[in-house]
This record gives sequence, structure tokens and C-alpha cells, in this order.
Amino acid sequence: MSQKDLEGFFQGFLKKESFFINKKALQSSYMPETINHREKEIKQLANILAPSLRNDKPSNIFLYGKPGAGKTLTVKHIIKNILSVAKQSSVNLNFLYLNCKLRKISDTEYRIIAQLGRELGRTIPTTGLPTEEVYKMFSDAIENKGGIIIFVLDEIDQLVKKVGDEILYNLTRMNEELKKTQIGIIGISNDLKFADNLDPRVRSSLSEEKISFSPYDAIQLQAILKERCILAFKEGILEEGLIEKCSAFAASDGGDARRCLELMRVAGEIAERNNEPMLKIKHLDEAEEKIERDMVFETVLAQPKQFQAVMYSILSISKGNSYIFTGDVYNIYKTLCIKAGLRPLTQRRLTDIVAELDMLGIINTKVISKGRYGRTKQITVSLHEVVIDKIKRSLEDVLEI
DNA sequence: AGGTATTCACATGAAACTATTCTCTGAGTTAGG
DNA sequence: TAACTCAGAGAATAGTTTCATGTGAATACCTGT
Repeated sequence: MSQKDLEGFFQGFLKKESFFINKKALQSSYMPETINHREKEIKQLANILAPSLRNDKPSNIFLYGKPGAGKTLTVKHIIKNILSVAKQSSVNLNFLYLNCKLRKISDTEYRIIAQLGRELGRTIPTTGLPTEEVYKMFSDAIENKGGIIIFVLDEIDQLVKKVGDEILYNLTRMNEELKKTQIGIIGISNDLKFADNLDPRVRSSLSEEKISFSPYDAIQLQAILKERCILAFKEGILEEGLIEKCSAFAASDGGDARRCLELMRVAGEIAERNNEPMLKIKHLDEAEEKIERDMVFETVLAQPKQFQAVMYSILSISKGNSYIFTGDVYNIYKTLCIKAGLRPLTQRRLTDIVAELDMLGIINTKVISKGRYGRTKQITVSLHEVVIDKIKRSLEDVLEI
């Protein structure tokens, strides 16, 4: 492209009318003014939290429901409102929101406590101190703050999975030692069965109150989507039936509103880039594929080399036949390591890596028994042939083979 | 034929080990009075 | 003498290895008919 062409391109881009008025309305961080279809939950939550305005410690709350059911949004909405009231009547009420899914922060008990402490305005070194010391600093910080502090632990199941429930026990017990401050906990979890395998003491004190969020049904999704689309898109751009299709699709996939909105946004971006006059249903299909592809690409390339080597091994034998077993993968992997100059890991470690790849949603695994011929993990890769090839090629680059 | 025992090829768990990162401490060093 | 520096001690984590134990069902092996 010559310089003139490029300039022309940008000129054209500027002149071209965008599909979007406000793309933010379709992003998951968007906070609408009012939240629909969650009235019951909002009311419940508000009822439980209200006493905190009179300086009484509210019950600990446990929220659970599938992803994209509006849990986080609802909580944030309520926090916003209750805080503004608290401010007006100068009540000392504080919320601390922590998303436990973000690595780096939540891999260990130490880090979480340190992070919470930092949010309270303490400087706590990332390592070097005994955990007990950090606890001390933390409770000190709390005591200094006074009033009521409520910790919102989003994706709390991830936290427990990684560091165990001891930290929750300590948090719930902390009130006994605090004089000026009371703390409450709001736990948010995607995993419905999560509470079952908690320490009974923690379970009972954490879930003094429970609120469950049922997934949105197709009609609710449709309403939400429509509402956001009006904000996000220009008028008359959406093809007839598009919103219905999108929401029906998301509803059949677990009622995840976040994904539903993302699908719409990406479809819009695709259509816009292709200079299409309208946003059509076929763009939804493209968007779905793109979202998946991007997700896989991103996660795979963000993994350490050993993971990538394992991934490459799996991909290279996944062609055509659908069943791959751990033993096969390990053999391929070993020769691959020699070629790529990596130190081969043990098979034990490989099974863990495979399990982690499964967790990331890049591959699917299932433990099966082949009777006399042993027990193994059946690995399937449910990706498009084209996508597999692309990933393989970029992995070859990264691994230098 | 029907029932039981074996056996395979890993899965799954626990513990221990290694390398690395980070802060803190205190001895040694330096500069100024 | 106070301030500064810097190596080494401690604490903690990530990523593994080692050792030990578990497991589902296709087969091999009996048993009695």
C-alpha cells in the first residue's frame, strides 16, 4: 500500500459511518443504570446489607450461579448505591472488592492477605515476611479503618481451589479479635457445588445467607440484549431476528449474558470491518468462531514452553482420528523435546499439564478404561482443522522447530 | 454359561526437592565533623 | 559517628520429581452344568 493509498484508507475510515454509537455498552465492564430481571436478588441482597448502614455487621453472604448470570454486576450495583447513602449520612462503611481469578494476586494465602492489606492502604512486601506477620499487619489495617468493612470475594471457588479454605476460616474468625471494626464477607462463586466441600465451620459462617442466581432465560436475555444494542448500535443496522437468534443461542448455552453481549459486539466489529451495510445473522456465526479462535490462541501462546510442547504434541496427532491417549502424547512429546532442546518432563507431570490444558478449555479430556488394556485419558480437540493448523504453525515458531 | 480374579496403563495423591525471588539484618565501609 | 552498602539469612513460591496407591472393565481362568 503506497502512502497515498494508506492516507486515503484512513480518510475513508473517518468518513465511513461506524456501526457503533457506544461500544462500551456491550462490554462486560459496563454498568447499566438499572439492572433488569434481577429484582428479586437485588432486593434480597439489599435487605441483608442494609443493617450495615446502622453500623451493625450484616450477615455473611454467599452468592452462586452460573457465569454471566449477573452476580458481579448486581453486587457492584448495590455497593454503588449503598455507598452513596453511607456517604450522605457519613457512615463508616467500606467495601473491598477482590477478584480471586486474577492470578498473581490470589495464588497463595499470603498474596491475598497482602493484597487486601494494600487495598486498605498498607504497603506490604510481596514476599519475605512470615504469613503470620502479614495477618498482623492486615488486622492492624482493618482496626485502623474502623466501622464496617465488607470483603467481596469474587470467584471465591478459584481461591479455595488454589489455597484452601483456611484463609476463609481466619477471615470469618477475625471479628472476635477486632474491637473498632467489624468485617463481613460476600462470596461469589460460579461453581454450584463449591460449598459442599468446604470445612463445615467455614461453610456455616460464610453462608449465613445464600442467594442463588438462576441463569437468564431466552426472553430475559433478549430483553437485556435489546436494551444494550439500542445503546450500542446505530438504528436500523441490525437485521431482523438477529437479537432473537443471538439470545436464543446464548440461552441454550447456559444463559450466559456476558457471552451473549460479546458475541454481538464481535459480530458488529466483523461486519463493520467488512464494509457490510448491515449486521446479519451470518456475522454471528463468524463471530462465534472468531471468539473461540482468539481465546485458544491467546491462552496457548501465554503458556510456558513445556505446555506449548505438550499442546503441539497433542495437535500433531489429533489429525483426523478423534481419540488420543496419554501414552501416545508422551511418546511424541519426548521426541519433540529432543528436537526443540527442552528437557523432557516425567509422565506424571505431563498428566498434570494435560489436565490444566483441559481446565483452560483448549482440549477436552475424559478418563476411560480400556479394560484389559488399561486406564487412560482420552483427549479430544474440538477445533477447526484450519485453526489447528494455525496454532501449530505459530507453536513451531515459538518452539523453534 | 456364568462368575471371579487378573491385569493393564495409566490416574491420582502426597511429599520432598530445586531454583528463584524478594525482604530484612547487620557487619563492614565511607564521609563528614 | 552517622549514613550507606551489600552479602547472606529467611521466607515463600513455582515447577518438578519420586514414591505410593488407586481404578474400571476387557480378558483369562475357573466352576459346575
